[in-house]
Amino acid sequence: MNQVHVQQIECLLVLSEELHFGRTAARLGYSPSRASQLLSALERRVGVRLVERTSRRVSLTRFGAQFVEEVRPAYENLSTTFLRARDRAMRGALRELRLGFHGSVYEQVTEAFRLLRAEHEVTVTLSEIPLGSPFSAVLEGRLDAALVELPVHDPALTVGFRFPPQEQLLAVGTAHPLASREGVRVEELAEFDLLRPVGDAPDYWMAARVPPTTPSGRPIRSGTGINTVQEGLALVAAGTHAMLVCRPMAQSISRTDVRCLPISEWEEPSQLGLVRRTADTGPQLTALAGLLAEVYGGDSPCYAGLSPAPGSRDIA
Amino acid sequence: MNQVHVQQIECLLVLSEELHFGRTAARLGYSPSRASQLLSALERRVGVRLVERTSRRVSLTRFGAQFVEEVRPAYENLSTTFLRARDRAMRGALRELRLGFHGSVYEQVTEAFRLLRAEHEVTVTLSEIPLGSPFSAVLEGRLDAALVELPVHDPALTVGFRFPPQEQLLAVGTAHPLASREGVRVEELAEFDLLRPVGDAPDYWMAARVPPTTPSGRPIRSGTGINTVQEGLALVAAGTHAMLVCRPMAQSISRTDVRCLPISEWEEPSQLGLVRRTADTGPQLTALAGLLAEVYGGDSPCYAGLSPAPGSRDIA
DNA sequence: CATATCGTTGAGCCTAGCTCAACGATCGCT
DNA sequence: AGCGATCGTTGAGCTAGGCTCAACGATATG
Repeated sequence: MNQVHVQQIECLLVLSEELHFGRTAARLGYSPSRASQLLSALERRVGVRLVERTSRRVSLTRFGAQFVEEVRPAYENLSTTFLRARDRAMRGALRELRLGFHGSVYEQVTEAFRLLRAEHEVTVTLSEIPLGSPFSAVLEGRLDAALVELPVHDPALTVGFRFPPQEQLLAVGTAHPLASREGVRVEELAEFDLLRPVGDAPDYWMAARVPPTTPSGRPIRSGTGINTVQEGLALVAAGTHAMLVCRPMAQSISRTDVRCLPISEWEEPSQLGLVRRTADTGPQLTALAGLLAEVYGGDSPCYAGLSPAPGSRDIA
Repeated sequence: MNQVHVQQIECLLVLSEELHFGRTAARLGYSPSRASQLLSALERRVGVRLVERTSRRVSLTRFGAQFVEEVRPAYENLSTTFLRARDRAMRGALRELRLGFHGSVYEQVTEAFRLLRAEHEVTVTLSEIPLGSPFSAVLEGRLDAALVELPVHDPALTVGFRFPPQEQLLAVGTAHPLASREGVRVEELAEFDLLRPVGDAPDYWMAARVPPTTPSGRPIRSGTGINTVQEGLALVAAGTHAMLVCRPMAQSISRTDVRCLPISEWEEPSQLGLVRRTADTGPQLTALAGLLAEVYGGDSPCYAGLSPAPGSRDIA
């Protein structure tokens, strides 16, 4: 009763363009009398005459013109908002995509987010997830996808995009026995205690983060657990711990008390992936995967993706 | 059918706050079943579930939350726009006030406009009106009021505010015989040709602009008509014409080829007024009159209003 | 397991949305 | 000046949608 009647407003807006009740009614799909009734009802509710009409000429009142001027943008705003939402609903799309990540988000990825926002009207919210629980937030529905290390062997989860594989380095503190070396052989890993993510990740994933043995079978110790990369780096810098990190991560470390050494004779790169629920077939994640492929140059993931700046501080 | 249903949106917005169909219905003033029907109708129209509900718990769907986030501001915008307009309509107020003026608008007046906008949500549009037709635009309804010289003797017109009366000066060009003088006696006016506004102003108004005779009865010539003050000043500067101007006007003249002389032995000040239609009893003009009175210091119009800067160039 | 709360559904009433036909006002034409 | 055409309005009347009520099913609490 006392609320805004969209129909009446529509009628007024069309009438303000047509200045003719017959055409207005035709455009809106009902009889001229209805247009007349709608408008007089609106005028009754507003309290003043909005349209001056004789049987020959229709014109807006001074107040009516100002009213139209005010109401039109507000109406169109609501209307398009509604239609846009309905459109998204029909496409099964969401306006906001919740993504999780480990450590840091690379520039190519934020570029893809920017494109996604521009081309698909999707905004991305980011939240860091515990290093040792890469999948639970996605599985529980708190996130739509996670940018985490592969592999994933879970029928409920699917990898939407595979990032270029990256060499793994060994991060050690400047006080560490290895700190003065230029590199380390993979068999030497058995002599140190590697930091290990803690969380509810499946065993195969944990084993991929910190191998239980060297290629020749010597056991690798990993007594200390960490929850985040920064936590790990703090331990590395402070004591005698060592930690495996991928090359882009090593490049992004800006502390002077940590060095990253290449590991020779080891061919097990780490690879990030965009992990989503298999059941979630929304188009935005597909779009994001496509944009990531685009950003990483061609749609075939390759090693060339993250070109490391020559002479950067990753090996010294 | 295919349009936005405000009722449904209202229901969703309230429900998103209450998360309870019973309370929602109570707040909106209908039965719980109606709330349920409205919401399912909205969901049918949008195409997806907006609210997840069991008989014990009501919560917004992910999409529903985003939808609410988008729609609420749009709805509130339309709603308040409508209510504001209705409020103005009931007060008989207009959002825009069309004013006319002669020559220039003084700072005190624009200050009053600023206050009017801030306190009464009324914007002012200004347009200059021909010097000789001060009333016709108002009488014809093209303007709401005019800031023009008094007097007005027309039952259809009313003076909403009287500005402080101002001394009149004689503007002459630097080549004029009087240019080297410090002042002029009123009887000397009979010796020159005064510029005269042309337009449809009533005779009594024209006579007040350019008196037909000096106080002692000697006729004053006024052969040349002008449409605007600037036109008059151009003629004054170029030739041997003279023109009567009020003190604030003289102060605002920035040309070096025109001088303004005080007229001794003459006590006929010019006075500006805010002239409106008597039939137009809208509150904004009353408000404007009040603000003008305020700006001009107290509500009793007095001569002290426009304090001329000492040593300003009005008399040389 | 009993009970209370709460959202949904379907039947039914009633208002409003809408159309149709008749009317009155205005303008152009002769 | 009179005629006809155009156009907005009004009131009668039909129908669909708005709304309520009562019954039902599901869920949490004791």
